Amino acid sequence: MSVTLNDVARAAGVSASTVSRVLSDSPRISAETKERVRKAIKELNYFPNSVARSLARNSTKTVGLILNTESQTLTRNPFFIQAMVGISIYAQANGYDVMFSCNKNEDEDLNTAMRFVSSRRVDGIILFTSRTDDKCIYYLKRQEFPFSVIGRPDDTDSVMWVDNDNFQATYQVTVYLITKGHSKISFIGGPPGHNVSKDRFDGYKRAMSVYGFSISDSIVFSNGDFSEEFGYECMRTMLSSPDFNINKPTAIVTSDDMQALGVIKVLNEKNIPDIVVTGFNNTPVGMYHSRMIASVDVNAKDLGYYAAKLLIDSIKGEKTGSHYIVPTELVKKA
Amino acid sequence: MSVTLNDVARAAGVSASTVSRVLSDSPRISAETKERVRKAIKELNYFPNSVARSLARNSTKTVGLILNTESQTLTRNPFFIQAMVGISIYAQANGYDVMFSCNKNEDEDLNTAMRFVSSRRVDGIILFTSRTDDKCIYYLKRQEFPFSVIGRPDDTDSVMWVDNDNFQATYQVTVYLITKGHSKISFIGGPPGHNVSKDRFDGYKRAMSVYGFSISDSIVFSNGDFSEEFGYECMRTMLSSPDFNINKPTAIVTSDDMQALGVIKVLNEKNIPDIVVTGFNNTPVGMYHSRMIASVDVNAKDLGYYAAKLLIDSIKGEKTGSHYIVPTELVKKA
DNA sequence: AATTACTGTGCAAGCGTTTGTACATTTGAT
DNA sequence: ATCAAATGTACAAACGCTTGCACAGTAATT
Repeated sequence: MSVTLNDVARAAGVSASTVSRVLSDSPRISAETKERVRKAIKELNYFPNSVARSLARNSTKTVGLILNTESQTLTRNPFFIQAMVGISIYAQANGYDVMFSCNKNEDEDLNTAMRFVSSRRVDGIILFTSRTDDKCIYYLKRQEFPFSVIGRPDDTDSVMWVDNDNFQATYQVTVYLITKGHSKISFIGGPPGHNVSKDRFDGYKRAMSVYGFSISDSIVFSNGDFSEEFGYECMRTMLSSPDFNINKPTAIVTSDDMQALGVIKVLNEKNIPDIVVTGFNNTPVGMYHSRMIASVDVNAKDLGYYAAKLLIDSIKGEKTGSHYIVPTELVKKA
Repeated sequence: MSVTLNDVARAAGVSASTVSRVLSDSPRISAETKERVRKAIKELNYFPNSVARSLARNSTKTVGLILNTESQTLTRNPFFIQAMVGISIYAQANGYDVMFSCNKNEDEDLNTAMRFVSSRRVDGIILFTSRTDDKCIYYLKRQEFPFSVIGRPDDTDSVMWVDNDNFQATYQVTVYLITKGHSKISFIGGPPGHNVSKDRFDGYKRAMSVYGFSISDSIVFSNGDFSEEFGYECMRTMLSSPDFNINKPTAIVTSDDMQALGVIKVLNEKNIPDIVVTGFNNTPVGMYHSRMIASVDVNAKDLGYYAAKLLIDSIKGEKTGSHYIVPTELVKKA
């Protein structure tokens, strides 16, 4: 059907192995032969069959991405698609393709990982997760299969990973609010069991403590998720608290722009003017609300890019490091 | 290194071909033999090597996705990732994997398509585009390579595609506004050269004409893009028009929630209260603004799902149709 | 009892590459 | 002139699977 190595070999009057070596630019082939073979390749419009190549080389030149649709955040938060773009860019520049799979829960994540590994469908895997006790990480480590993680894993030593410095991000946000004169600052965190949640919480607590401000439990919500619903719910809870007037915050540090929008919705509904909010991810819409005075841009594309770089470099045998910290940027409203 | 068909064959005391036939559940193998072979497969924890399988079958069981990062819409509009989820779901349910590639412009799109086709890396391609005169479509048609398109192509007959009824979507939105008492209605459209833009524009024009309202050119913007910047710009242009007071709209039909946000930004800045806006894509944030009174949900996940279905079914030889129209849903603000 | 028709399994040839090794041929040194 | 080394190419065996065909063995038909 389509043109193969042998067709080229015949056309150029050499053997298949010679053509193969021309393709890999082997020094053992003379300049004239290379010339002749390349001409034949052009003329016949030959492209190597990647499947046959993968079989012979025992490498698919493909990385697999395991995504999770359990929470709505995959489709609502631009974080993921941005990271995917970053991954694709590094992969493509290095001759790799990217495969993805959307899974409904952790067990399906694991199944996909096992399928990828067992059927040798990919050379490495990128995980979009940082659960504590992540089953996929555990499995991949046991299999000694190459992988990298977006999000800091439990064991930061034996795993390649990229992440923001989430501690420093909320620390910085909180300090920013403090320098703006706020002292009653509320915090809304992310899902429990994720390191990102812990770090962001810790950064907030640290800033408050460094500046000598106390934190009242009634305005801190450390176990939720990144949804706007959770933001909404937290704000309503705060309002309905009996000691709200005593503890009323003037600013709220949230862990996601969606959360922040949920908070803002309540504030608008209840006509409460004097509370400002900060978010994460610097989504285009977040900054449209005048209450949202800052958002942390996590540079998702870079996170993806470096996750791909760690993985692919390591597959290639060019160990370039075991993790990257991608700087966040505090985007303040003009 | 890892366990192969031959290992299983040896363990079960049969030949490799028998094991292969057991895997495909061939009727030519007796029940007892199947039993024995399956036991060996379990015991050895054997998984078929997908690359070898692809080579022998001449099919990769993979579909390729060509994405374009030229405009920011890929990362800003949840449309794409939602469609990708839909694709992944149908693919996975049918034993296919999905590969994606992010490209910077139309030529890169084409390069990727050519690479996918020539190297036999995928069995089919899904295009996220509906440019008029699309180079990829032209190429894939000439190659007679299986593909489907999300977005209506020029030639609706010889190409498999899925799309919303964009004409009816804006028609419905416009009629909705009319029934709410609006008659001066402005329109902001999408990028030129895309069928989606034309259809949405036509739907708007039709509704206006059916209800006997005239359209003044100064409040219609049919050549732009889906960005919030463009929405912002259009609204400013309208405001600075000398005859704004005559033509001042009371409602604006936009082609994207981002555009709508751009419009709203201007309206808020200029403190213009009496103009409402409609959008597209029903993004979570869009509906937070009280001016945004409706948005068209395009059901992106279904678009992806059916694009994958068309493609994969056709690859399998089960021709199920040549296109799908996925219904939109007009989401009105409570 | 001999022929025919199944049934279940194995053999071996692919699928299109890569790569270790062998084999000519040329070159340079003796 | 002879031999060793260097150079350029071809051969053939992988890689792990699928599948057409052949071939036993058994069952059914005359």
